[in-house]
Amino acid sequence: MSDKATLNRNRIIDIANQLFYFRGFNQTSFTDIAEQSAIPRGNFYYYFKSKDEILEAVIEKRLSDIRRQLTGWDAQFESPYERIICFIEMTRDEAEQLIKYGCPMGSLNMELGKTQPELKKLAKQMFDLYKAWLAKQFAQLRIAEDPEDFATQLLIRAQGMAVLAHTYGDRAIVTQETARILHWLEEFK
Amino acid sequence: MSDKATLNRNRIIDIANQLFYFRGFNQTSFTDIAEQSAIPRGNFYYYFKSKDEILEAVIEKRLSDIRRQLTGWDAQFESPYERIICFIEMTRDEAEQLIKYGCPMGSLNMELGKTQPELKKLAKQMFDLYKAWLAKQFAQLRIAEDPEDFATQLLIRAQGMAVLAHTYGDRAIVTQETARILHWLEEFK
DNA sequence: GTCTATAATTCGATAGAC
DNA sequence: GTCTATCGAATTATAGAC
Repeated sequence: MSDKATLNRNRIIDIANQLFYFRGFNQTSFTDIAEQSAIPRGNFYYYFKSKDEILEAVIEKRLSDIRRQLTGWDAQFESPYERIICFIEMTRDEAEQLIKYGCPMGSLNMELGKTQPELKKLAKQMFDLYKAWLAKQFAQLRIAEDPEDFATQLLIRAQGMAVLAHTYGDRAIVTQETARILHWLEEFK
Repeated sequence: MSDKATLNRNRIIDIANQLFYFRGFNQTSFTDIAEQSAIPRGNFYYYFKSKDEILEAVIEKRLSDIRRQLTGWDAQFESPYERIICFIEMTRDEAEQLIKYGCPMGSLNMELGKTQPELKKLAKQMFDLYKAWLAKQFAQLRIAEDPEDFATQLLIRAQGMAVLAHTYGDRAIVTQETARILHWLEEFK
């Protein structure tokens, strides 16, 4: 594939990545992606076999972004406690988008889980990455209980926060719940 | 409207209520509702002006169901603590469906919030009912802090539980998180 | 009130010129 | 590789017979 072609392919993935988050997968049409990317609808089938294949590429991109993010946090901080804080601060930094569109992982899994189980399996992998990484950090903390369970607890609170913040369009829900989570984590400092 | 007509109208609402939960609003077609209700597609426009109006009727039905449920719990139990337990036990009783389709309130609000803000306003009312009722119960408990904040905390945990249980298709997430919530509430017994 | 037929539009996907 | 034109299926919604 030529440089230009690779560029176009990545452009489609980037625009689709945004629109699948903002509008949802099923509510995003080829026309939507074509308009924002300035690439004609018909050309999509030179780069991808189907709409599902675009989503697969989008999820792969998200997975690689998450891996890079987690590796970055590992490099930036030595203590598992500080690393977990990174995760909480991420949700606080993304508050504006969480309120507008919910969590990109959570909303995609909910949408796909209803009618597209095969695609949901791929979307679930995003959760797997965060969960495994969080469990690893909790394992390194001196706590007797199951580290995987702590990871699940943290994900539950982050996802619940996203749903309520989006439903009520209320930033206070994000600030209050992140503060509560940070307070809960302090006992492991 | 005749008895037969009212019966048909309610039948459409009931089937649509189920399908909007199982498949999502936008992924449910008139054909889907027609097949399951044995009412021809064209007749829908005798009872409703549009698909949006069917959703409005579905949400109104859900709101009235919730009101009846909350009134029932109020009548059944005198202590606010026991009433709050009813809410937790409801989510545990609905575990099977939570795993398959997520929370009916949460998933609908997430879907509509992306592209149909006007309809989301209606769906949000379901949260309002539970939140106000929970806040009222917490207010009657002897706790110094803000009762509305406690209601939000409980909704956050229930919604997060639903998202993760659905994503992982795991019943243990429901049993473990409901147990944790019950343990958290015990200090208010 | 009930039903069939169909309009009008949009969707994902394809064909073929250049 | 790039683009236009268009297909067939599905969608919501309407018209009109009975």
